[in-house]
Amino acid sequence: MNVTIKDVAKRANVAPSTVSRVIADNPRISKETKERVWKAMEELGYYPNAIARSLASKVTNTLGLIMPRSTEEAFSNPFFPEVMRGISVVAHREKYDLLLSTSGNQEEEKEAVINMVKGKRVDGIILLSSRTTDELIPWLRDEKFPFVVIGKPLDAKGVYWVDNDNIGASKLATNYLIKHGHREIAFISGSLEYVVSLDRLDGYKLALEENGIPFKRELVEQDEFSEDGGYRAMMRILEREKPTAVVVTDDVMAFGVIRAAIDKGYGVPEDISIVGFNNIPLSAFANPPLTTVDISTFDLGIKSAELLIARLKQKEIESDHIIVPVKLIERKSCVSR
Amino acid sequence: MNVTIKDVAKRANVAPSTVSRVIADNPRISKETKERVWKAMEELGYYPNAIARSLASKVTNTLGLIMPRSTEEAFSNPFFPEVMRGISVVAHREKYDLLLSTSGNQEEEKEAVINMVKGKRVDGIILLSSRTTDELIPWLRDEKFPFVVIGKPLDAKGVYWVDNDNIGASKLATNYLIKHGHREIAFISGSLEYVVSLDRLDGYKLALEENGIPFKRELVEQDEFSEDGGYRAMMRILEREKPTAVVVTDDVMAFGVIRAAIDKGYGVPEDISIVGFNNIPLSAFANPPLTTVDISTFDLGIKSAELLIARLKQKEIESDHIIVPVKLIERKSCVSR
DNA sequence: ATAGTGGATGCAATCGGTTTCATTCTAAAG
DNA sequence: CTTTAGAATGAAACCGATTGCATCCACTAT
Repeated sequence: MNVTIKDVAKRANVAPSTVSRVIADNPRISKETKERVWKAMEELGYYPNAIARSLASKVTNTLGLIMPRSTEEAFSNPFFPEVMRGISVVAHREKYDLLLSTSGNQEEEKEAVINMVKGKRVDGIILLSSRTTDELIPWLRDEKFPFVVIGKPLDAKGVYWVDNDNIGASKLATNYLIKHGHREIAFISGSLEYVVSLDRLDGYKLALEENGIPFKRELVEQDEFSEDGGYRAMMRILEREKPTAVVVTDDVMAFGVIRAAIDKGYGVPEDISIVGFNNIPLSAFANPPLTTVDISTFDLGIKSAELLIARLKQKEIESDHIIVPVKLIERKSCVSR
Repeated sequence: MNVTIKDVAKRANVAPSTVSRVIADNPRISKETKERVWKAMEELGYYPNAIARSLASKVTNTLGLIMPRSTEEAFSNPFFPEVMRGISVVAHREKYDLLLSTSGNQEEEKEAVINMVKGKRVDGIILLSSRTTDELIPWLRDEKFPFVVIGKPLDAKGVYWVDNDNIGASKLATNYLIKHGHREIAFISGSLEYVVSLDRLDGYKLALEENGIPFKRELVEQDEFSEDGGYRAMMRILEREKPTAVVVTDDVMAFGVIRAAIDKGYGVPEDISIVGFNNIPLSAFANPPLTTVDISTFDLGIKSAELLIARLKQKEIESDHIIVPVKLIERKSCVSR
């Protein structure tokens, strides 16, 4: 069997409780005793059992990460690794580990969260994106479990979240195209079940409106967050309309959009200008290099982890949400007309 | 307080041990009792405490993932998300969660592993890459803790691993260049502290030898696994040699190599041909599109998780290692001369 | 001399389960 | 009618820690 706290206690001639206090560096234990215990721990090669610790203390030093859709899909969009990178930096700094639940669909996702929360496996949770029909958010809120959402929830009351100003960002992208003389501007987004898609659609509409351009439902399409999804959405639009520019709310989708345009015989950017979102590494190398809205994905991760940990440590929190700034990166996928 | 197994027991008029057996669907419990207990669980909204469970049963249903270098760095090379994607598919299928430790350097990495193992937080571990000077591998082996390494360890005795045939892969890449008439072929790899770098260097040497081309130490450089690393390594080579082709053991580094070549006034592929490794998504879109060795990163993840879980479930295992095939993807970064 | 005080440590309950072994009960076997 | 086997369940120990409360001791204050 393994070395336990009792073995150490015996060897150091103290009670287990004393050993426990030495581990916690409790000031009520005398210097001499501490040293004796440390020595015993050393000699026995003792290492505390984290599980037992968590059970007794109700603290796990672990953050749960919930990915949208299947874990598999999530990892294939560079957005998620990048936001995880941000999270991992803060987690490391604050000495937290990360627990990834692996789920395949929305139902399993709920199951996974319940398992983490009720199973007491994590101290807090970060939801990597927010849906419109998310049952998780109200559930977690009602459970009073600490969590942070990346993406502003539809009903943000009582929930902590980190996001860009998506309406503004989408307006920015659309205005950029308008300023370059485009008026037939299509809009392609991921599923409207994600709040981010809705917000960006609103921003797009707002920009049109402010510039006196009528909104045309036929210029709007949605599909899944993938290259293929972008391809299909663009194909559908091109079958009925001839936009001169497209706002695509995800760079990966934008690659599909470009491919569709080319397959239909249009040149990018000569015939159709395209602006994407996220500024994934690939975008700079795409052909043509993609003009895109950089949403500071890494910072989204950093800030969400910081916000969650601040909550866990009961620190003073200025605001229940954090807005991460965006920036338009001009490359070669747009032309004036 | 939360609903525990005792509350359920009381409500169903049975002993806690009976409830425990019902949860495990033990056949020794009668149908009627089971139903009574299920009803009680339902009514009380009972959910088992995973931590307590793990403590008693010594099973966590969790796999530990150890990334090389800092977690932050790892996430910025698409290789790791992709291998994690593979792992997550299997983990999900087999109902395991994933615990990511966040470490910043080799020492913390060791600390993280000890924490996972001695802390009994995971059932098994996947090391996402193997170093030459890895203390972890012998340590885990001596602890008799179940683990799998991605990348053949230097001393593979008694350890389970999954890898490509890196020597063969590197020979493949080098031979490809030789067949296209190149003789001044440089070799750029990541740090030689990784076994994969050594193996690929060997493959490169072997290909030269078999074709009667003398090996020149001046044509070999190593640097860190990043775009900048590739850039610096290539710069160093170009300051003293003029290769007509380069084998680069990582696509991300290859982008840096291309940049360096161009900065020095060489055209790619006209003046210098380049073949990379990994076939990351970016490679197809690079300028020029990168000819590269596809190492089936996703499968590396799949196979390693499968191997580990087979070990955990004490299944018959045919071999202590799995070789995942590679394939050369021809694109536009190489020309004949 | 006695009570009061504070520091150092131990005792034992607790966290929420699992599992071994014992017990009870019923029904078949002798 | 007793013995026995087997099915169903319970009692209690255990997993490896943490923590509230009690205890002991040495000193100081009265």
